[in-house]
Amino acid sequence: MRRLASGCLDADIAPMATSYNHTHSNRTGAALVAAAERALVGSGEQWTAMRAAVFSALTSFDKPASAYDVTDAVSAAQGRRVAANSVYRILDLFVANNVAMRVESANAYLANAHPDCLHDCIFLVCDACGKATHVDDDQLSAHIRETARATGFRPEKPVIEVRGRCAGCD
Amino acid sequence: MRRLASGCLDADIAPMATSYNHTHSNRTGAALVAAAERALVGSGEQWTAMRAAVFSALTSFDKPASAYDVTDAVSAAQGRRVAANSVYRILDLFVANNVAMRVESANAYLANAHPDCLHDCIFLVCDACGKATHVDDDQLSAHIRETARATGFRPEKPVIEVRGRCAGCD
DNA sequence: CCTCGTCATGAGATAATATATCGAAGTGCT
DNA sequence: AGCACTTCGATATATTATCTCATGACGAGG
Repeated sequence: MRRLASGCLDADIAPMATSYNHTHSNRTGAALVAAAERALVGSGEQWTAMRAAVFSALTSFDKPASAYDVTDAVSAAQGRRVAANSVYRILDLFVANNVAMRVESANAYLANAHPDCLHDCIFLVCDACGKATHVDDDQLSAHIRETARATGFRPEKPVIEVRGRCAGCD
Repeated sequence: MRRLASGCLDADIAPMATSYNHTHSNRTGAALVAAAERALVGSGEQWTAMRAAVFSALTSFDKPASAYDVTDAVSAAQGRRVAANSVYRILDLFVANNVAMRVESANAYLANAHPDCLHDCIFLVCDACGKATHVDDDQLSAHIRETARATGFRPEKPVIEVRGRCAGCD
């Protein structure tokens, strides 16, 4: 079982961190794919053509994409119809390895630009445009885990999402 | 638009409140139904036989129930097949009026024992037995809303759920 | 080289969750 | 009763997710 990262070091990009929060400069394109590949291979998983295609499709969206959106995108890119269940399998694998994240309240997936960096992440999901921004606040998530433990519950995976309106749609 | 309740007063049952958290004594059966009816009627909605049946079915589960679980329960109780879309409509109405709550990460619904009492609620969802416990922590939810606002986001409805193991299943 | 085991994917079906449309029936009001 | 409005049913369909079994790719060990 992997542990929560206490800090968030990034070999190639300097993070802007405060004591509780931080944001990352965004990786794009090739660097992002390379990071994902490293993360999967580092966990003993294969980086196959299909997985690369799914990840690449995922990064092509500017908002959380449903598994079927991804399926369509991969199908288009490959010039053949790929099976939804294959895409689901791969998305599940990505989520398990922190290469992608699932937005529960939207039944949708996002590529994770920082697979090496483990957080209980917070999504701000705009009900107007559908975009989601990803925020980390380790103090907040620690508080949530603590609140859960206080009732005798053993927290495994907090789901913290805020529905509302983003700055652009407000 | 209704506002968050600052306190949580309860005419017939004394709440056990701390400064930030509180739990409620549980209403059961008739008192619970009566509270739900009062809440809906108070919002100018009708309390029909069908709505009573759906609410009653909802309270018959000891864990969050899917819309189809509820449909089956209502169908059994009525001795006829009720349509899923009717149940969805009513569940949506209940959620909109705080008479029921939806657990997003489980695609399931729970009766709310305290419709008069508005919180950003937190669910601790057990991955083993499926039961969910409902916790309120107004300080925590205020923090989440504040974190969202700090990025220019206008929070409408936080979704705070923790997946893990409950005390009994740990 | 061959065979076996393992893993990844495909094919197809099906399950589970959710919504759309439209008409009939019920309810409240005058 | 007549009207406006809401609720519900019937039916279809859309969307999201999983199951099962077959096939193919690939390395380990003979």
